[in-house]
Amino acid sequence: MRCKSLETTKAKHNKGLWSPEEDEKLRNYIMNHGHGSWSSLPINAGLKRNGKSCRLRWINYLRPGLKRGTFTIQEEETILTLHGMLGNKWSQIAQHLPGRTDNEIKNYWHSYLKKRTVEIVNFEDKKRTDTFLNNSTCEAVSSASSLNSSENTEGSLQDADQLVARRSNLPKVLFADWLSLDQFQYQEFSNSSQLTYAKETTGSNTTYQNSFPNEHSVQSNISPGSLSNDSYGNMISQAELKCEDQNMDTELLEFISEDNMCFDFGMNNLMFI
DNA sequence: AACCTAGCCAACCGCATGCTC
DNA sequence: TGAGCATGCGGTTGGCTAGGT
Repeated sequence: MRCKSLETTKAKHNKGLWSPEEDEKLRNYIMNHGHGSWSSLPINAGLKRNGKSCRLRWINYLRPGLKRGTFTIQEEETILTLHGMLGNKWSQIAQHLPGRTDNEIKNYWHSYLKKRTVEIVNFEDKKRTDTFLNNSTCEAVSSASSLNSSENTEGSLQDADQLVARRSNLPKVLFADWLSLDQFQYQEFSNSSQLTYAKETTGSNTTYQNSFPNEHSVQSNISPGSLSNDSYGNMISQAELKCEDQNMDTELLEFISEDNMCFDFGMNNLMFI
């Protein structure tokens, strides 16, 4: 019975690559009538495909506004950042890349970016090992007092661990267009899973509460001239790491003002997401 | 020229979820 | 409440192509 059913399905529906004629039929139908119910679309459009196949073809290939071709550096960075935050949530990642499909991003990840990430991890491991070895050498020749100092942690394995840990738990920062705090403090994104901000000013201090549904909630207390608070500090850390990643001098990182919390990398800028 | 291999990418498949009755 | 169906998502497959031997 099951075999018969499968055979019938096979006989009914084409499989494999879409022909230009099929594309044309699907495009024309959806442009004129909308897709409506995907399951009934193939019959109405005169296609020997199943609804799933039509949907996939439309979403991944025929839909207007799709961006074809190679990914830009900024798109790559966005994918890497979001993948670090979201994991294999390709559809969610795709929401941040207009014109790109989840399938395209997924393929790009598996064919290219995954390798790049491995390289970065290897780089971190090497750095960690080097740091450890350097530190061991220093320890051998230095006095015990330096070991007893809790503040003297520069170059230590603990620092290397913290660096790796910090990188894997980075705040949700994306590199995008210039935005001042005033621009995004009340910004709400279309996707409910994204960030919203609330601002509270008490005297000379301004508190920004940014909430990440189901995940982090970071509060930043920003007072004029202060660089040391929570996510604000983390933003700078992230920016420094970003410069490292791109072999850029961290001095390129330019703090503009407390009122316009923007960073200039020479090629990218920062915003919270 | 023939074969092999690796990479890319479109498409398929199975599962999860949401909706309707 | 649960069955049935439609849709969406992520993992996987398989065909095509370019480059190497």
